[in-house]
Amino acid sequence: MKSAVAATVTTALPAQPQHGAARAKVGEEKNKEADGDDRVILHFDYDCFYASVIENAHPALRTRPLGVRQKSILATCNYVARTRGVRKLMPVAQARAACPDLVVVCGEDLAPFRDASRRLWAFLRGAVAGARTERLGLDEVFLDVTAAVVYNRALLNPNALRDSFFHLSAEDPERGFTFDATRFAGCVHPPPDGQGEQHAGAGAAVLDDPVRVRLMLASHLAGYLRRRLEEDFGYTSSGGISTNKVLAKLVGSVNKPRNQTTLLPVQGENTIQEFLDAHQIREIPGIGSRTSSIIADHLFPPGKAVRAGHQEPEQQTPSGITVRDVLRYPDMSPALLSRILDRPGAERGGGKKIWNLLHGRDASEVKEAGVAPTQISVEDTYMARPLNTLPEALRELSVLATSLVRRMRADLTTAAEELTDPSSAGSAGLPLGTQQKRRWLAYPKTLRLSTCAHPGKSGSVSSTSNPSFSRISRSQPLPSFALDLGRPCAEVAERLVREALLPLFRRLHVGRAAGWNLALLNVCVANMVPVAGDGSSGSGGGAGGRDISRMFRTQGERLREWSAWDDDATTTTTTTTTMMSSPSLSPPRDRNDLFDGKAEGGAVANGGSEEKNDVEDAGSASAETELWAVDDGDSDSDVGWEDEDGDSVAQQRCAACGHVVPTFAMSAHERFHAMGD
DNA sequence: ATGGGTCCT
DNA sequence: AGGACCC
Repeated sequence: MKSAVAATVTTALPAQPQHGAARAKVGEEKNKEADGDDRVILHFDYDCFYASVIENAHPALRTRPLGVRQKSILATCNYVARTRGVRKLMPVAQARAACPDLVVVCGEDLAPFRDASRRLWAFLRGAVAGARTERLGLDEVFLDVTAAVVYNRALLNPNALRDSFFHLSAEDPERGFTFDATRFAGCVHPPPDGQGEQHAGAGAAVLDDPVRVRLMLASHLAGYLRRRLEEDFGYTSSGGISTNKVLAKLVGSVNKPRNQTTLLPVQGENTIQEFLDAHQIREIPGIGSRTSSIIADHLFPPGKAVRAGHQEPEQQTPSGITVRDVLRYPDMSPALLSRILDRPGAERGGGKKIWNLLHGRDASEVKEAGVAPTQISVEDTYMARPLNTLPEALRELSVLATSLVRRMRADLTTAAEELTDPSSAGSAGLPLGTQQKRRWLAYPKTLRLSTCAHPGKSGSVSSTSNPSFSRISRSQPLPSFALDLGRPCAEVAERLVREALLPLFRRLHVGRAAGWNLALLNVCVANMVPVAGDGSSGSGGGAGGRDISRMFRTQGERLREWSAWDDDATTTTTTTTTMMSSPSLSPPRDRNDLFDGKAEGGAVANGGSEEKNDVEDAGSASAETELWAVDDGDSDSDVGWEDEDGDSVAQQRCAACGHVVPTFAMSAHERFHAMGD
């Protein structure tokens, strides 16, 4: 494998058909239901994330087949293992049979993964001014980079496209990267014809289509961010670039490990629908197993003849009907879908929502996540030996409660500031033994206990597609002592068990005193209330984004005057209108409030440091400084961890074990020592 | 399968 | 309190 990110093939922009400009006019009068190609959305999926976290902590494992185990299955495995026949979600025994020298690491403690995910997310949040960044699970992110892309489009110089500069910040013109605006970075879908390269004129022609230009810019931004994730943090990723979340995510899977794909509308053809048509409906994000099987059963009632057997002799997945199958069904419509899916408790606009998804329309916003999670839960399963007696249950509740209290302190508190005496010597020399003072960022109002009975035991029904047997839960207000930071976790946890979890447990299992056959316990805190604090870290959120979007606009107006790129523009000097006179350059309607909203609090322009929610992590500060640091090329030191490009990487020796570890991985490595390996 | 999360009813 | 969705 060559260096995929660095050497990612760039694709020449195909020549633009005549009607590009006309198409832009259509966008002008979009109503809310229209295509909605006025946003630019990136989706990144870190490649085999859990395995990458382990590899970064133990670089020697990079070249070995590695699997990450949770209970009896592999949650994931690295690509070395995949070439040896190991697959995700494979039982450990089967994986070892396929690959006898497989290295299996336990991944049941999610702390290292959560931590790595948060550091990558923090980087992405600070990397593009004005962007919103949403995490999906631990290993995926969406970014809405519309503001930055629109800004950069305005600055393109049509006479020097090959030497373009992408600005990541409007206020710091130095922050950014160079790129070749006559090409897309990475792959495009559909792949361009092998026809003439059209070097001359291709750049000029393409500028007529605002959607295409935005996607081209976004492809370079995505390539840059993925390169930073890889070079600075050690994580490769797959990227998708499109105009909404569902398309960005879907197209990101087209070129899977360590690459990216831009979904490119082709004038005069419905390539986006063709792209969707080939997918199984279950593969469309937002269409889950329940919805899929209801639709499948309705269109092709079980017991009838085999499903429409187009060209393929076999289905890729069992029960797989495609988007095309659904849309080609006689009289298919949003209303028909609504009827099919209508059942007690069904979502309100369900049919229309699915219809839109099947057409690649997705108006859902990229949500800027808050500083604090909205829920924290800890659970364990007891499939092999279900819980049946009170002492067993209490012991497990105690384990879970301890870990919950620890998680609450880790994720819901922040270092307390010394407001009274900033120049005090106390903060300078921290006594090593003492605990840092912390305060709550948000506190939960609700405590919930959930259980789930073992399915195999007492005659529970086992449907083939029963995804998870259902849980039952009870909740109550979280007792205030749970927020006492002055007591050890274990002590708080014990009291929580006695005074809250045990009563909840009794409420859950009222008839029986024992013999519940519990296969799962889950303890959860929810209903977080942000602590009204100083302005700098208000959990109300979003302040930074507003400020920065405003800066993009005003800076854009100023810089545009020097830009050779002036379109059909009538230059305006007012600061209250949108940035460009061209409709295609106007900010999307639903973002206008960002431009008009008043700035709040003491938001920091670079969006970075006030949001640190890492707890004891010295690594987050160092990660911050690493971001823009130049690699000093100190490569003559020993063994030499190298990335796959053969470039040397800054490294340190672990004080505990003597292992040489890349600098970016050191904090994760140390956490492994803390865990006791 | 796991050990998490989100939002909607 | 539970369901459906996501990883």
